[in-house]
Amino acid sequence: MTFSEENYLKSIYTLQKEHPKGVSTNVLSKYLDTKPASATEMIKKLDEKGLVHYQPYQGVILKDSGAVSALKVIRKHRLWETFLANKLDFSWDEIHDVAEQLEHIKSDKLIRELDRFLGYPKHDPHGDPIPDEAGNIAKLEKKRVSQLQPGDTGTCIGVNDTSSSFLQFLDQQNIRLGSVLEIVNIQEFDKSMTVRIDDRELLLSQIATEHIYVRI
Amino acid sequence: MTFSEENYLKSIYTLQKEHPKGVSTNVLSKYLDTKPASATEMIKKLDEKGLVHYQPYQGVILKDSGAVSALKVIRKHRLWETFLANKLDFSWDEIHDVAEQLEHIKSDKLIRELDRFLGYPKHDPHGDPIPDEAGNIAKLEKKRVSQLQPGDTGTCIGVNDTSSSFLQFLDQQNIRLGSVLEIVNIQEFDKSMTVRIDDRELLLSQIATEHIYVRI
DNA sequence: ATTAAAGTTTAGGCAAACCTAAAAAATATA
DNA sequence: TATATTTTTTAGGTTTGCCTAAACTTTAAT
Repeated sequence: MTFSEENYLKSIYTLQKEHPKGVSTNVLSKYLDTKPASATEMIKKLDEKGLVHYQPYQGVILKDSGAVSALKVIRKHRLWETFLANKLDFSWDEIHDVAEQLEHIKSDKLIRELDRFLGYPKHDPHGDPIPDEAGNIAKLEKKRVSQLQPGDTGTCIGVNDTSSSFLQFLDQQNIRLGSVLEIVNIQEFDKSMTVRIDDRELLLSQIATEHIYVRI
Repeated sequence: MTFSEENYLKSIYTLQKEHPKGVSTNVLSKYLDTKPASATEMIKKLDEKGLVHYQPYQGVILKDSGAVSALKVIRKHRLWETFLANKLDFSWDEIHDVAEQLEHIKSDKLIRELDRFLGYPKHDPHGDPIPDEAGNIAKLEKKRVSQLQPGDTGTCIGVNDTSSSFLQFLDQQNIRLGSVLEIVNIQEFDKSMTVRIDDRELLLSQIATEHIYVRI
């Protein structure tokens, strides 16, 4: 399987969530930053290989074999992201591009060993679940802090805004991956929230609560 | 720079040791498992880019810029080999093929961080020196045990035979990377050697002494 | 010195993955 | 419903890196 084939399968997997009845060549090519004609070509090839189901003008969906292949690439991507963030001091916003390259390395042993080395992580640094070797993937229980109610708790698993000013703010407030947040109360008028974290209480603006993801 | 260009530069760098006045397309293509015509093509391209010096029918040599590029790839290759062997329980004979893929990942930060993570190693698991960021590389003081004289000592840095039976033998004798060997004496008639290692003495056949590399 | 052998380059092709422009189909609008 | 707009596909072209076969140099052997 070529790099390109892997990228298309992974993209179709992702886009299928939003387009369950078929991913159009338009959507797909926009996502991959290529042209619709290129997407048509590749889709036909993947169809001939039995990895996707393609009806002209109706978009593509993955067959089971295609989904398994896509999940293998996603597994590699997320394990490498975890490696970069946990072992190599990469920040959340730097890991994606490098993982995008590393995910195409071909070696079953490498990915098994990497998994072990990282302690069999269940989630990547963005909080997305890591599929197992067979391609089983947990449903993601991911919410924005803004979606929680007073009394709810969640474990911080990622952010939506990777500007250095925001990441710096989180650093100052000692909010990091794995931090457990409890919602104390919500101000009605501006939707700001008081949260308890490490036995301290602090106020987060609505903007902030919308940019922090927690696993519940 | 494409994967292929990187592979050609790296190969020319290696083959130049044996062919200082020019690496022929024949030698190069044999080394890379391609055809001479393909090598000619690539060499012409690298020459146009100013990375090598090429005279038709006279072979190629690297220009300084080409050597720097080659050494950057070699640095990445050797750091990844070190990672695989030291952190991921890969054996000496398994690391090459995977490193061959990993060496092409493009990220300066990645390789800087990897270097730090590994503790700034000076040599890879085969005992070959790791170039620094600028492309400086230490001269290799690598010898086979068979080249040593009684009284000489050396630090084990690699092997030449990666058959599992040989690696198993080394394991049994507790000879591993970093083991310090001292030559006690040499049997004239069969060139076998008595060596001291960890205050034990043991006999190595000529075959064995030719397959173990030490740094002196 | 001539010829034979070996090595190298040129010429013409192929597959992958991209592109543009034109044709065809599907969808939206009058 | 007929037409206009948008989307998708087809057709033909480009680049990279590989190939084979034929032509050309160089080197070796008589």
